[in-house]
Amino acid sequence: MAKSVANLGDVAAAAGVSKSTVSRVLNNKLGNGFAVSSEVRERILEIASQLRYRPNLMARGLTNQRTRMVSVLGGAHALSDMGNIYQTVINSITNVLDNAPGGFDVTVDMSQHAPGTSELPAWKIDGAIILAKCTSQTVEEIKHSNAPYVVINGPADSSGSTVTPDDIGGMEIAVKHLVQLGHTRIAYASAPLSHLAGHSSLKDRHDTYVKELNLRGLAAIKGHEEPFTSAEDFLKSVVVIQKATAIIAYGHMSALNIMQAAHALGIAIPRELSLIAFCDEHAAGVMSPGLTFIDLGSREMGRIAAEMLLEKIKNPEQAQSRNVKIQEKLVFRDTTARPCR
Amino acid sequence: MAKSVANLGDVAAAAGVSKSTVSRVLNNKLGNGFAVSSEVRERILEIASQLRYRPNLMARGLTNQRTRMVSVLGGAHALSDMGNIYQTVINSITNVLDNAPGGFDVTVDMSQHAPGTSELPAWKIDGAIILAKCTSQTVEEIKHSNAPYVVINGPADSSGSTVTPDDIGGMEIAVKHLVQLGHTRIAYASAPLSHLAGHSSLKDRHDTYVKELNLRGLAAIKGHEEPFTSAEDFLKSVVVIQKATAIIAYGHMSALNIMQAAHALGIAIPRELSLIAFCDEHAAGVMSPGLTFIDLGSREMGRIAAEMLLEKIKNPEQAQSRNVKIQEKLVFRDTTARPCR
DNA sequence: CTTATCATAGCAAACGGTTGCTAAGGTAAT
DNA sequence: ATTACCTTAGCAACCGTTTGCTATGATAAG
Repeated sequence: MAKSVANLGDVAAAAGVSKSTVSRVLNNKLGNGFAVSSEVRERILEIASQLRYRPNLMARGLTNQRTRMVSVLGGAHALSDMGNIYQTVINSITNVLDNAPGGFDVTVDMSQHAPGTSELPAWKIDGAIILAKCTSQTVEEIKHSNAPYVVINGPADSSGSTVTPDDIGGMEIAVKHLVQLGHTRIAYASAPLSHLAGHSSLKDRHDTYVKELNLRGLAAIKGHEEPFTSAEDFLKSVVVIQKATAIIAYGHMSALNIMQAAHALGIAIPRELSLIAFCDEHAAGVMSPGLTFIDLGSREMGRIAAEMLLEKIKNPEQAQSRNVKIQEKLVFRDTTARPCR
Repeated sequence: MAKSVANLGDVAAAAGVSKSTVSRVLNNKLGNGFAVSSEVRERILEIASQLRYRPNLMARGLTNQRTRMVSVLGGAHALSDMGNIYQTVINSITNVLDNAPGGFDVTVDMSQHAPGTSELPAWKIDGAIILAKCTSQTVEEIKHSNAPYVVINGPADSSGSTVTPDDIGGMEIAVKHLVQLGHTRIAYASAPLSHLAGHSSLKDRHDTYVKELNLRGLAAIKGHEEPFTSAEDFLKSVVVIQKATAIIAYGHMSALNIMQAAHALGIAIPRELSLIAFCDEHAAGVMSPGLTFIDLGSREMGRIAAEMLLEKIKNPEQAQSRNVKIQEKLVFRDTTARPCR
């Protein structure tokens, strides 16, 4: 058998002291009736690094019941549409947690779990951040394991906090922007089928679109009620036939498709058609011409979720669950303009 | 304090048997001088699920020295350019490992580690898959921890296996494709600065581009030796001034930028300019017109890496380290065509 | 009736750390 | 010389499982 890994006992033996002394030195657990001579201390440190000692966290976790392990559930969402907000969210979460005092180990669960099986890692975790949604079974399991959790862009019951973008406010801003530019025929390109089916953002954005147009006495353009399929067909119906001058797209993928189809059909953006979509700067950044978009604030969502989780981990008793709404913001760039006469 | 989690002892007490009996029943460790009456067995199973018993894997790992935990290192790469191959790779890895007998817990490490700190999770892992690269320090640590590892698209020493796309072969195919179409003025758009600086794919693709053109007596188009910055400037220099009729792009992001810049400059693709890029179907799928690309085989890379790792985990002594090259393939779609006169 | 065998189940050690408590030796104060 | 206290460090229990070995009673075989 190859060389095996050094453990506390090995270090202790090599240094000629007891395991407890090594443990206390390495963890700097002085005081409280304990002290070491600096000579012994140096020796232990020296030998430990020489032996490449790394504490076995399983053993450690066994006694102190904490793993410093935080799990991001639902990371598979980040691998679906390219450039979706979960990539930014994960980035942001790890940023915060990496720099948190104490040092957490952030692991992202990328598995697409078979229905019925547990989504929770088999490991004991100190906390979880859930992306978009997980089964109610999983929520039950997390609650039962006593780990605090935060849901990003999805629902939770009273035991968990949530961070959600304000899709209603975002759509209001989008409509207002287009109306102020002078548009009266505004279409909505919804999400493709199966895209997080049943997610609140689908309903919120759609319903608000209808409501805001109504409020202003404008007619909704037909097509908003169906899932988005062919961009070319959509443009033919909405722009060519129904004479829409602006489109609000559910997400950046719809927007990308629409831009490409518009190009193919010879529809100039933004001269003949204004386009605006819900996404974040990461996705919008690669579109050309520069996409006018409703920024979902994904970076902020990740940051706030991570901070709320840290708070809950720090004092599990006090920290309350909160439901935070992230305000969506208009980023006005090159795909929206006044309608041409 | 809230309800705490049930452990083996709780189950044993509730069932009126000993811990060892519960353990053996739950793990189906019958035989070998042990058996239970089906009555006791049923009771234990019943109570365990009632109490929502989940074995504490730290305790378990402590005794049997295996964690069934596999770590993907360098997941942060997947969050850089949208649509990069590592997203597909991770997807593919988790797919294989999820369905592996025994059930592994795949965790993806998304942290961007400060230089000098360990990239290895503090946890004892059964194996690791490294994306693109990690510090030599990390490799040392993995080796020293006795865990098998596989590097995808990066170097390893004799202790680790590698899975690498054959960039030289890929570039040969790309050049050959364009030449066969009739192109003689073929440009190369390299990677933007800092994009995995020093990675072998940079050198391999570039050098092979030069070599293949030389071989055919064709002149390289100026611009191939510099990092890619502005697509518009690049097109002006390469297409407008140097009269290139085809471009081979290092990656899908360069290609996307070029397509957009071409559109802005009124250069028709593929009529006036053929474009081909290195990427995978995931990224190419969203481009329009359909991008002709050199498929890096990211799905296969992930699959093979995961399978090789499983093999090494299963029998650590026998399984040898291997270096597998993945053949790159041409996918001929709508952005390449014969040059116009 | 004794002995072997089988079915059933528990004891206790081990895994690698952490930590409350105790112990040994030295020094200072009384 | 006794007491008190500080410094330095070790003992041993404990965390929750797994597992080799042992124990008990019953049944079958001789």
